[in-house]
Amino acid sequence: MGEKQARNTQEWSVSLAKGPQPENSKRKPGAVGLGRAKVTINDIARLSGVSKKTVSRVINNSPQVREETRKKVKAIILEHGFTPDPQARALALRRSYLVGMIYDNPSPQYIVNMQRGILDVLSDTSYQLVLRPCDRTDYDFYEKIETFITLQKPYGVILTPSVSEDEDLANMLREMKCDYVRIASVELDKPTKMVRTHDFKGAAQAAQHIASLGHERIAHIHGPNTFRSAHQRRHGFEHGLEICGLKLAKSLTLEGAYTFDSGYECAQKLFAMKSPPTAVFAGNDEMAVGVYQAARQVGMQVPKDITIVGFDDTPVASRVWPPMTTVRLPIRDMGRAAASLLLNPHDEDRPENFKDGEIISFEPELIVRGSTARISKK
Amino acid sequence: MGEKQARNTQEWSVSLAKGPQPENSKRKPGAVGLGRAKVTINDIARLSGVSKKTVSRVINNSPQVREETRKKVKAIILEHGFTPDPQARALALRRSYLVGMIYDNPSPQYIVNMQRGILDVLSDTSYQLVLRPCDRTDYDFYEKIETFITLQKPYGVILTPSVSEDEDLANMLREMKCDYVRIASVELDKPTKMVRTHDFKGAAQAAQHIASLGHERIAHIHGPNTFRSAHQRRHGFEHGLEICGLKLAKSLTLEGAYTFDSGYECAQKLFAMKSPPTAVFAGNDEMAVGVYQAARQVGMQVPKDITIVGFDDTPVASRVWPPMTTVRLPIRDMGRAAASLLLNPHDEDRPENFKDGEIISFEPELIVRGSTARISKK
DNA sequence: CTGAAAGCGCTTACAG
DNA sequence: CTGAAAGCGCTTACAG
Repeated sequence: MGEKQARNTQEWSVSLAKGPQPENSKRKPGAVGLGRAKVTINDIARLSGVSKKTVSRVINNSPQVREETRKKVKAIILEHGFTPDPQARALALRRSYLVGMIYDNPSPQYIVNMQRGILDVLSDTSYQLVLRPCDRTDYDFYEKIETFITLQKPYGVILTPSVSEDEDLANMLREMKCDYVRIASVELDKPTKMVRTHDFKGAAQAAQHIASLGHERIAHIHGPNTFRSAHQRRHGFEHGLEICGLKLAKSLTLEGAYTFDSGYECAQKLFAMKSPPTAVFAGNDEMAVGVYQAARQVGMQVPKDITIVGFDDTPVASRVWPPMTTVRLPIRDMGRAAASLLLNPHDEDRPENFKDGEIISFEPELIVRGSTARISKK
Repeated sequence: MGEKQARNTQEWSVSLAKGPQPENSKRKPGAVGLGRAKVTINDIARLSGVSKKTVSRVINNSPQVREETRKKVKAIILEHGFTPDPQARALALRRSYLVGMIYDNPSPQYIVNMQRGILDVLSDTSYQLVLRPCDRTDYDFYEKIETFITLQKPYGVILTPSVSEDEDLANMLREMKCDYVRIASVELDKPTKMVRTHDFKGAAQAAQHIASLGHERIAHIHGPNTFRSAHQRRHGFEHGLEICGLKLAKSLTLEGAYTFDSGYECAQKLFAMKSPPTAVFAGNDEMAVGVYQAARQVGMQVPKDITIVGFDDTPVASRVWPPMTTVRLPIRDMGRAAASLLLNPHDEDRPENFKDGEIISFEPELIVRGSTARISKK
């Protein structure tokens, strides 16, 4: 049996001067000695007067090292700016320092924000973010991911909706012993393996807001049925309406694809009806912008003739005119949370605000802007 | 001296059945044997009755292998679905299979499109795309990238504007023997190391279009002076105006930051002038959308009161109302070109449409939509 | 054209 | 608490 070692979650960034620097100290390329890269565990071992294995123990924070030894080795490591070679570690550990982001969300804004959040955590570490877009309808969808995992042996992967909701995939990852964190709108895994958003609540807020403005003919364009978030948002919306004594009409509930074009097309159908809705809640901002477009094309003014609410609060929401009322999801924060969960699966390493054994979750917030107004009397 | 070997540009995707598949053949996870991953070069050597080294030669397309031997080994490789372990190769070669995308462009749409283009080429290969956002104003900007390169030893990196224009960085990469491809609006490297866009021409087209509509008080919000593209677009715009007998007024030329907010702020200044411009050419779409916003805030209608032209043709251009006239840059195609240049630096491997010794370049195209109109007589 | 040996920079068992 | 040996899966010299 091997000895017990603390999981290596500590980061070995190259020991560079940190913290604020005088203005004029901006380093020029080449200022750092080229020799630095060559320092290996052997050098450190020799210089510290210990074996490679002991250096390895220090690197990996093994408790099995005398405090004195540890200090000595750490000092040498710092002095020489040694960083273990990720490729060598990967080969020996059969696990690389890559963190995969597996996504199939069609909204570019969602993707970019998520990447930013993950990168916030990975930057200045040895971990690298690698991108893995995918398509659940591909015949070799599982195979491609399986190949990626077996070949690259990523440290872990982060899954965003809707691919995060695929139980077959989660099972496959588990079987392959690949760590993962799923981001989803429903509780579908243990707290150490997921970050949750309460889409249901957010949509309910949207409903209550719309209802409070006096609307009654209210439409909903939801996301694809293959997305749990689409269901959560729809049910939350229905729930919110019910509280206000309203009901979501079947004829005014259309399925979109979370894309601009689908939002546009669904809205065209809605506006062509004999008695069109006076308010539309779209399942995400992309589709909501499509609704704006369709409204303009038929001469309807937002919000005078039509009230529109989106979901996500991606940048586009505040760039359209009038600025869109939407439900904010802190996507970047979610990415950050997912990444730190992946790197620090143990409670003690977790940020303080996350309680033991509870799923890290984010509450959406209704952002009221200019696309919603009291229904105009006709 | 080592023997000569063809550079390994061929890809070793796991040998799965390719091509169209019957509808019902969608593989379930786990359908692929778990044993597959364990096949190593030793197994292949043993099964082929040759040495590891010969298998290695076959993998690396060395010409120093008898045709018969090569066929035999290739057959075994195919049969067992062997793919060389990227981590092991990385360790031996001191070069990983990671392709870094180094970017500081503030436009999310630009980033996502670029990523897509690069991924188009990398998918189904052993190469992985890793993200490296950066900030040229960081005091340790070079250091961070240097650390990334020495630690991860990427196969190569792709640089987008403006970081692509940093000569110190390019020199550093060269010294570090790190392959790179730069995407830029000016010719700043040899043909094998860059992909070029003719922003100058695109901006000139925009100018001629605006001039042809009778505008004379024309403003330009250009990108940051630290971006070569900003200069190219500005000079191209000036050039186009000159051809039409017009001149760009200094007082109507403002510097933005390629962001929505900066476009908005610059436009506010323009519209507050005693005699505001009747047309604005923004250096990119993000800023142009800011101009839309500012126009609306002061009650100006697009295009009746103000003509607006953007640059890039990112999705947002067709999502605003009215749809924006803009200069299209095929960003995804550029990403694709950059990636294949990096993986196939030799002419013979290059796509046919790229001639020998010439820089791969893309011509922008003016997309006329609804944000430009003939000047209204007052 | 082919192979046996040594090495890339780490870690895992095993022993003390 | 510490270390010598073997190994992760490849490739580079070198030799034939």
